Amino acid sequence: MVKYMSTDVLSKTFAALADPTRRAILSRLTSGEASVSEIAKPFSMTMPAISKHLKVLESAGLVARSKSAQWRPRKLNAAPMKEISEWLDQYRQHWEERLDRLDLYLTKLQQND
Amino acid sequence: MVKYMSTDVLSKTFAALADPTRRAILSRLTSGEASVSEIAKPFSMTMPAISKHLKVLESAGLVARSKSAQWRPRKLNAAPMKEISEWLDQYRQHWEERLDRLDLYLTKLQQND
DNA sequence: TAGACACTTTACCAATCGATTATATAACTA
DNA sequence: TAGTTATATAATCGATTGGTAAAGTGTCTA
Repeated sequence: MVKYMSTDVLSKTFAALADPTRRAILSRLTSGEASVSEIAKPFSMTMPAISKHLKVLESAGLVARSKSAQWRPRKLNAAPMKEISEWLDQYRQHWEERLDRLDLYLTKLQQND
Repeated sequence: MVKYMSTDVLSKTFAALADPTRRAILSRLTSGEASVSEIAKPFSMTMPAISKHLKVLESAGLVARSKSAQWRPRKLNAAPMKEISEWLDQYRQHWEERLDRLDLYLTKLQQND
């Protein structure tokens, strides 16, 4: 049997965000560029493990790599999160305060425009 | 070496959403409850495969199961998506139109309140 | 030019994932 | 009660994931 990882943008982005280490890395990068060693410091994990997580984030387009002497600083690119945010929008009404029937009816009408 | 799947809410939710079949199931459920066979119909996949996907969605709290005769209808529960949406909020400014320096500075000040 | 530093790549391992087939269970129906 | 329908569970399989240790690759520095 042959199987392939889902390669569509949403799947890749969701998968990248499904790991707490990777989310922590992204959080770290909100305060600016950082080298791999700086990124690795707070984790009790070897460098290659961090390198792999970075690779996942990069291939999901969430992190960009640059180059400066022997450093390969990484920087946040939140763009793919926009896709997720927009995908989530179709569910927003389902988790927000229960709409009364009229509101729901009107919303539905509007969507059919 | 021992490994465990991340069990925190965000990780479980992101992981559940990282599969296109599961996202399609959720989409189907926005138009109301459906039996497992109804859910399975559009997919070229066996029932047990769908059953497994449903289990993942249920254990992420995105789908609820009820009971009616020999049917086990499933229903959408978007609540966990709210967590994701709120988590995403901290990155929103990063993907939105580049803010000018003053805006950024003010936003930062506000966050430190 | 020889280290040292900052990574990256490779080979490996066990756990998890996504699918299958085969079997079991539970509820209706003739 | 026997059969059918709807679904779940178990066993299995190959791919993928998340980690490791060890070796390789650039780039600065003494």
